[in-house]
Order: sequence, then structure tokens, then C-alpha cells
Amino acid sequence: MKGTRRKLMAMYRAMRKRFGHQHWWPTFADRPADAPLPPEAALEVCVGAILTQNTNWGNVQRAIANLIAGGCMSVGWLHAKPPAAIARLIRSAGYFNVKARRLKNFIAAVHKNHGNDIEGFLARGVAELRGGLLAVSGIGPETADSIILYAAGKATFVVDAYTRRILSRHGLIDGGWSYDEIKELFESSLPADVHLWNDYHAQLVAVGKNFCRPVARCKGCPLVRFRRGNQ
DNA sequence: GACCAGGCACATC
DNA sequence: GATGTGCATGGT
Repeated sequence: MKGTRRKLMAMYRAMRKRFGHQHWWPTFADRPADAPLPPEAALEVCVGAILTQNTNWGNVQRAIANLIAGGCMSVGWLHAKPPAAIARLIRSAGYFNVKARRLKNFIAAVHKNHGNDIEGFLARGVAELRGGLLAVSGIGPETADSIILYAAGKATFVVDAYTRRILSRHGLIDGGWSYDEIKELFESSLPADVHLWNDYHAQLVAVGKNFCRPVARCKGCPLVRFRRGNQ
């Protein structure tokens, strides 16, 4: 386990050196780990996490801009409007009918016990918050963990397809590992640091985008020296 | 025109 | 439980 920690930290340093801090979403880098985001920023992160499912981030940003420009980025507005009204504003994010329903489901979960108070919804402990999010139809483990890490600012590790691919190529996991097993590998190996976990996931996505598609192009990848049998 | 993007739910076997 | 499919836009 100590070896895994060393390797994961060395990989982070290599990625960070190559790409710089990714500043994903309102980063917590400049604030204490326990300082919550302003509610409008927290909601924006939650909405972004749902809209970005299987979708290019640039398309999501247009949708978020539409919601903000229309004065629609609030729990109250999203709760009051039908899915079709939301779908019109988020067209650019793709799967707009599905995602409009998912946003409504999420907002309903917030509204049920917390009214328009997104901060209150996010202020619960990680286990309770995660359970509540996973109970929402349309929110799976990756979206739930993204909301917990980036909107609530609480330490939970986000695993995505790039994470799985990169770790598999580097011999840290094999193809059979579940989402939760991979998450546990990071969480038990790395220091429990929200800022580190925030940027670690973003760094893996940067590697994935630049070096893992459409087929592996490893030349210049900061992680190539960590490949299995190559260290 | 094909492929890809910061997934998820549901049906089927 | 594993695998396949629908959902949809916009960039490369």
C-alpha cells in the first residue's frame, strides 16, 4: 500500500508539472477546505456535473451560460419550471430531454428537505449526502462524487473512464475492478486532502484527453515512465 | 461521415 | 451479473 501511495503521488507530481493546476470548477485552492461555496456557485457545479454526463465540457458551458443569462440558475426557478422549459435552455449539452428530467429529479431531492437551501443540502456528512444523491434517478456514482467533491468540497474521490483506463495501463488495477474498488484504492492510498483529490481527478482527465484518445498516443505523456514494467 | 465527449437507466439474456 | 441500447449536441 505504501508503494501504491508513492506511485500515485509521483504520478500526480508528473501530471501537475506537465499540465499545471487544472482549476476545475470554483476551485477550493484559495479557500479553507471547510469553507462552503456561495450557493449560486454550488448549484452551478451540481448542474454542471449532471449536464456533463457523456458530454464535451464546452457544450455544457454554453448550457450553463444560457441558464445564468436567463436568470434560471436557482433552485426555485428549476423547481418551478417543467422539464421542457429547462430542456430548451440546455440543448447544447446534448441528451437535453434526459438531462432536464435528471435536473428536475436532483432539484426535487434538494427541495424535499431543504427547500431552496442548496448549502443545507450539501452540508451533510459524505456518507449521507452520497446515499441521498445515489437515490436520485439520473445520478450515478461519478456524478454523485463530482457533486460531493467539487460542489460540497468534501473528500471523496471521483472515478471516471479515464481513471480506469490509465490505472489499468499502469498496472495498478485490472479490468475487473468496480467503481467503488478503484475509489477505495485512491482514498486509502492518498492523504485525505480535498484540494489534492480535486485536482488529481482533473489531471487524470487531462492525461486522458491528450493521450488516451482516440487510440493511445503515449509520446509526451507525463505518465509514460510509470507504465507497468517501465520503472 | 465517423468518432468522441468529465454517464446513466433500463431491457434483455 | 454481464452486455447492449437509447439518449443528442457540437468539435475534430
